[in-house]
Amino acid sequence: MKAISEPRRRAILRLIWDDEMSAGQIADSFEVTFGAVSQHLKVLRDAGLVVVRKDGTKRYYRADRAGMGPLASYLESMWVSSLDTLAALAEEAQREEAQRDKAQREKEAEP
Amino acid sequence: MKAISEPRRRAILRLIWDDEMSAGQIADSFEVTFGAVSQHLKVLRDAGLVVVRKDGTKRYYRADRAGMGPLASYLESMWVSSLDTLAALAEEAQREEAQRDKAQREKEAEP
DNA sequence: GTCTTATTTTAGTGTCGACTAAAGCAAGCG
DNA sequence: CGCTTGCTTTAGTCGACACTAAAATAAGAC
Repeated sequence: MKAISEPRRRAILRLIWDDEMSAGQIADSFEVTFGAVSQHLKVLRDAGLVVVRKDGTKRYYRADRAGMGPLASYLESMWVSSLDTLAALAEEAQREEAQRDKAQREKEAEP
Repeated sequence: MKAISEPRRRAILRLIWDDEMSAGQIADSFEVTFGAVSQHLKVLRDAGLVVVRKDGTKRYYRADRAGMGPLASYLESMWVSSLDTLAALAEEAQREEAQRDKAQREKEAEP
């Protein structure tokens, strides 16, 4: 959870979500030092959110969907049942509010 | 997102998820100062994750499910499609791994 | 009005963590 | 072997932020 609360780490994850990239390529995508990115990769590694493939002196990183499992269930439990229902509840509440606003406007417009 | 990345704020949210509580009651639930809790409540207020009801000198807080809507959709978009599918993918991968382990064990047990 | 209660806000402190720069480590090449 | 490339790790700095304590605000009771 702490691992994904940092914006840069989320950006890195998105970057290597589908295709693997070498640490150097990843670092080049950001305006921070190589070392900084390497540290972020270490955090993601320790959190089990990425997998590494060594090839010569290079290290290729990719997001590990399996590693996201525990995170997903945590988020689900945290936000009660499912985020889908949460979003639905939100929409419903929004509709109700719109209804209230509409009634309010009509009332004001009356006499 | 920053609002919910702080553990104490998540705890507060859970506390007032179903029933409203006064700021004092919430503060009593934790071993930190009243002021500290009040500051957390301000962050949650600014993030639109809680609703307040004033009654005399007291202020009753409750988690605002409608306010969670944007957060929910953000999380969904961030974690590609749905967390459900993500969790399913994770389970699948876990099954595959178990299968591999099983095959490995059987192979070792053979001759 | 003063006093009390309930909460917010401000000032100040300490800790955590993201960053830079530099040193350290591996793996391939001459 | 030394040298380069690719990456990691270490040491140190700086800003963000959770916290405490105290002052300020607000609403009722007297």
